[in-house]
Amino acid sequence: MSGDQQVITIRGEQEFAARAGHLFAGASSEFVCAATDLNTWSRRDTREAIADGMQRRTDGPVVRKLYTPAALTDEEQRNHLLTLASIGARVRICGTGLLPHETIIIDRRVMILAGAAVAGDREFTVTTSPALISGVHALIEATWEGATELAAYLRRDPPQVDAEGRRVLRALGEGLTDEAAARRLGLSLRTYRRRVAELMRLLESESRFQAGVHAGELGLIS
Amino acid sequence: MSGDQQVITIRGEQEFAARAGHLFAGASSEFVCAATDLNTWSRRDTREAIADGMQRRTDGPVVRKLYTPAALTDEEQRNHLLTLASIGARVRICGTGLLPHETIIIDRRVMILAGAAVAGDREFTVTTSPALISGVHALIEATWEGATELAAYLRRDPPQVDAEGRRVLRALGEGLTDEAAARRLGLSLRTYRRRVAELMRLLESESRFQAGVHAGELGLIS
DNA sequence: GAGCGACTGGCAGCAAGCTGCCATTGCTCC
DNA sequence: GGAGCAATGGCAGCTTGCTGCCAGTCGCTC
Repeated sequence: MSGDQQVITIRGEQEFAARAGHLFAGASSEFVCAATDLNTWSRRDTREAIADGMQRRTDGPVVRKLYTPAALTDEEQRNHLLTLASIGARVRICGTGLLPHETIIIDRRVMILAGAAVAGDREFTVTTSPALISGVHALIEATWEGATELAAYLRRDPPQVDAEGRRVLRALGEGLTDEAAARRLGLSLRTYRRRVAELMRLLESESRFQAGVHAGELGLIS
Repeated sequence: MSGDQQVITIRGEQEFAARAGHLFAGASSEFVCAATDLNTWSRRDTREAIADGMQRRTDGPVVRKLYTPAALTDEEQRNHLLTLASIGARVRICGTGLLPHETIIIDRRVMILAGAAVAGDREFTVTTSPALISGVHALIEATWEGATELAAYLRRDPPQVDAEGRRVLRALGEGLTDEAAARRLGLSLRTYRRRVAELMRLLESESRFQAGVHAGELGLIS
């Protein structure tokens, strides 16, 4: 059994920036970051300094950033993410509300975990243990796969579908013909088709197939 | 800055079982495990011993196991997972092919990472660092949310759609009319519609709407 | 080359979906 | 009660989607 000095803990953002800031600039092949939102950096200047460092490099590393929808509630954060995306970073939003406060992996060699704030100061954990890093990297990869591209996520505004609309969607999802569906819902054929047309407008779909895809994406079927 | 003895590395399964085996039996509230498949334990007896330890306890911890589809290719592994599920463990399959070789978190207090085999022996990394554990736990949580319950996963057989089929599905997903889609794909209207009919049979759908839902569910659109 | 089978595409006819128009109904508000 | 409005449903005519039938093409085998 061997206990190696592979995990170091840093208290406070200031000390972190001083001791570990160079790691960010040193990223050469990959910079992966997973967090709930952008509030990790209480001091905006730190954040901007880092962002500046990244965007200046055209031949820089692949930058991937994974956030939860919480990062989109704030106008400023949303714009910041869009800016990041526009300068080449890949930004995705994952459906779940939980993500570590902030996990950063640089070139698969260094991992930084930001903990919760304790008495004003946050704790940063820096590790170079390959086992830990590859494990966490794979987990982020898996979450990344299941997440949605920022642009796609923003495109879909959750259309509000009332109870009847859902019944119509369910009928459609079961593959019923309009006639059968209308009968089941106690509507005339004309009205049923009106409902379908409304839903298609709501789902911004040009065909029923597309509407099916969109409805499924939005979880309106089950 | 402080470097604490929070990560220890163990070489070899035997030593691992001797030194860390008690951790498994000690799980009281939660036992989370994420891995590509069950081949992590080369010695089946180790695996069975652990499984035995778990299943004897009716008031035991919540057991959650997350695997990739690779765990289902082998008949034996599939049965093992079904057994686990039948005795109360929650088993899910996540879509991606990547997952750390094996990550185990016990009661959110101890984390074990199994690394790759080196010269026959595998390396196990055990840590109790709260920052690392909460970070990884949240990542697993996120992946878990996006994964599918074992039973549901087994129910759906993935229909194999060739490249052209995908192009057709993409055209449908864009809301093109048959005429426009056929033109784009360089097919006659008749042939295009034949393709669509085949796909609908494949997707077991009675309407295009339903086909859209199913195609979306199976990730055949993007 | 003849025969075969798989694939393709045109045609035709039917079924399904879409929508404009209008009459009817039920409601509120004056 | 009557005007105004929204929702409904019937009708008609159109577009789109669906499929059986047949003829043509290509590649393969004998």
